[in-house]
Amino acid sequence: MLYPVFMSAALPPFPKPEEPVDARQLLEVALAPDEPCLRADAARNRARLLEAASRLIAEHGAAGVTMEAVAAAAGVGKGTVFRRFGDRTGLLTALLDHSARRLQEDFLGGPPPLGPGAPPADRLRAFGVAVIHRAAEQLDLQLAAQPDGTRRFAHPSHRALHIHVVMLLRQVVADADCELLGQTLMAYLDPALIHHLTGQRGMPLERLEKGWLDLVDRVTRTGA
Amino acid sequence: MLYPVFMSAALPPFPKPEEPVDARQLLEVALAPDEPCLRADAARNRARLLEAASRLIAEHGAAGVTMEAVAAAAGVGKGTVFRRFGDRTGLLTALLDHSARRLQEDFLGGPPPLGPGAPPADRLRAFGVAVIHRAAEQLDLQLAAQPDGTRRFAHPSHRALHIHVVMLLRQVVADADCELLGQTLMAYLDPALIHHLTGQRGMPLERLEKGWLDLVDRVTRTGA
DNA sequence: GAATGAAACTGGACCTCGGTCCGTTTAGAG
DNA sequence: CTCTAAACGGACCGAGGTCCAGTTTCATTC
Repeated sequence: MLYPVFMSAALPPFPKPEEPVDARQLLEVALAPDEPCLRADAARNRARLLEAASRLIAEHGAAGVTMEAVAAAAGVGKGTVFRRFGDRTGLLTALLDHSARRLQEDFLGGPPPLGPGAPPADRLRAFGVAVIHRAAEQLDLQLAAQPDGTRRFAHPSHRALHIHVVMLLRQVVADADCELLGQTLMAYLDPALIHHLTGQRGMPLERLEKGWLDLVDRVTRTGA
Repeated sequence: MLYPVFMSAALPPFPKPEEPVDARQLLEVALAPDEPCLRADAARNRARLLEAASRLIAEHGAAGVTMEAVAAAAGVGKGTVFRRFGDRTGLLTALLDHSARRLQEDFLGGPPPLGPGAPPADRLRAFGVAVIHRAAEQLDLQLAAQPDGTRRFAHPSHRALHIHVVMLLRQVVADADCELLGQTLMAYLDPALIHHLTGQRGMPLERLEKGWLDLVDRVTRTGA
């Protein structure tokens, strides 16, 4: 199995650099609803599982969250966990859902400079700072929740952020290949990179933030 | 076990933005020797294993290379594979070794614009194009060989390329935080990203290359 | 309000694969 | 020849993921 149906939509074909993004694309990519009309027992078990997983993380860190342990702690069979969340990253992602939603609401409809109203370049700057902070708060969980290999980029939550960045970029550097620039900016915000820099090497967060602001400046600077 | 000794050196502390890189750092990070004085039987088995793995990849793709299959195909115990290569990514990395070495030789001592002699910005451009092409040739293998999570960035072969990029960047934008810019540029060249863009979405390689040249321009453009 | 049938859910046995362990074997130096 | 460090191999383990026979929900029908 790959994913529950509501997560498995095929990726849209890649638009040419000059094609505008369909506004609906943003909607499409919005995070799937938390509990898409589950049967009563299923919803109950889902809640139990999330709570159990939460507890396990608090006790043993993200690494201690094995699927069997979660199932056992929730008093449920292993198969149930997989049916509900697809795979381990699905479960972990669900735990991040609240935080992801809040971030998304903030930049879609919150107050400036993150939300609409501020100049796009400022929104971009604020966006990066927000993402970096969020990453710093939940590093291990975000790290563990990240699918490996290629799937990282196909993941809905990645795509939501990516599309937002691209939208902002288009308003600042309309002539550039914003899809690619967007991937570049997103890569800077990769939790794995952040963890590597702050955890493994001892880089302070402020330097990462400064680096983001500088990167945005460079990327959005229009031709000499 | 983590790694055979010669691979396990701890990462150096992160230099402040303004500190110059010790030239020796480049040497330190040079790829470890292929066969560091192995016993005769060990060397023989190592060769057998690599050959077997190669064959398995040719037949079933990188995904078909299980450690047991390789061991069996080489007529060797499973423990031997792990003792020799540490883990799966170690084995896969060893398969990429030739190609990695050639790339490294090319940009360390080959002819311009990749090698020394050309202006640093040109070398940077050539570097990216070379990496993209190499990635395109061996996508599945590079993808499978990539360690997941944070270890991706700590891996010697990543660090070698990163350090090279940083060195070039310092010659073009001395005042910037080249460590971070270097990570950003490297992220653009991430095999997983390349595979996502060319494989999953249908992006042609030329667009990726154009994107790289543009990115280098933007990043190295000195203040307005 | 009870019967009913299909769709959804459940649980745990089972599989695969990466990785570890440790008792045994062997290369090769002295 | 001997002795030791190195290499060997395969049993073993844990964890993610699959499968499917049995169970539960609930909308529909009577």
